[in-house]
Amino acid sequence: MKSQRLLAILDVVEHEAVRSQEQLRQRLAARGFVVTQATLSRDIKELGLVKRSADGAYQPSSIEGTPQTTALGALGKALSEYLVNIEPVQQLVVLRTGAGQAQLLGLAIDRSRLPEVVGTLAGDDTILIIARDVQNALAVVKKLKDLAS
Amino acid sequence: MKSQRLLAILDVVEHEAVRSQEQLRQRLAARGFVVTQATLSRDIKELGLVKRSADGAYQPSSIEGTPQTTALGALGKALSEYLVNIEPVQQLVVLRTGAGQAQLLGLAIDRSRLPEVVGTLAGDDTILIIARDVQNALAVVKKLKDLAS
DNA sequence: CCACGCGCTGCATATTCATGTATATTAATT
DNA sequence: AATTAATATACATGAATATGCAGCGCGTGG
Repeated sequence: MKSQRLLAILDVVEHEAVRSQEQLRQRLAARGFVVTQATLSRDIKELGLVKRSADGAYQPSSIEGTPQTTALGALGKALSEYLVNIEPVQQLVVLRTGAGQAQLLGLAIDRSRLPEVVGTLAGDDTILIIARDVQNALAVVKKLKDLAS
Repeated sequence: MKSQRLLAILDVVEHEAVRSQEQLRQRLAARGFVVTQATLSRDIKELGLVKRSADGAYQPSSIEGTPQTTALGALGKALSEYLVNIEPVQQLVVLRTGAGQAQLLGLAIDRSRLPEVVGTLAGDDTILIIARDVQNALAVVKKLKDLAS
């Protein structure tokens, strides 16, 4: 299952320095995901991983400065693809996605660095956004709805 | 005939992991419903089944569908089996389970679609329920405690 | 009693999607 | 610059799923 593999890739990359797709392929194989380099190339593109300049290891692009516009574009795409429902609750925002997609959408939200957002938590099909206050929560809902369309 | 078949599909899907329409076709044939994949494609659309990303198996969409009573029954069972502790915090409710059981209980909670619940997030042994407000959070705690016993 | 409309279905085929293979392209190394 | 390593991509394949079309059975209004 592809989405599982994508999550595994994020997990691997987060926990150890992976410097080539071949290396990543081996790590994934150890976890039971057997695929070729070509597939990883596509996965990496889809996840938006980049090579850290310091040591050449892959990592999510949010950590280095990504141009805001790029991140927002990706967020819009992710939203229109995954978002099922969005609702503010006090200073929180609850988003629903299709099964197994919450992690990916959560990542896209993190990357876009919305100023109103303090942090996010993603489960399987639910994301919780913590905003600074009620006003900001409402603002986030509006902003995300706009981006989704 | 059709409605019988639809019910059979729900029953099959609920009791075993079905990962393709072909597989489903075989299960149904064993129960006396002989139809083609094309028909199942239409049935699945009508029932609103989706593929769970965890294992690629079909399941009723957690967002809608599934008879309330069934889901509530399953929830009661899951609660009595897994729930260790439950506590409201403002408009949130924090539940503790045994290790690795939070996902299962979280799923059961989602499926039962309690009106007070906006969403849930499950980790390994902790579930966070987001309610609409403090009152609702208290109501959820009471309801779940009742169901558990 | 009949012609018509409509829902349901199968058949055949189109579409979608993930992936591997082979190769082109780009980057690094010497 | 030449060589090699790393990555991206064109093309093809296979699996799963969706769908256009035609036939069938059934109920209804004529």
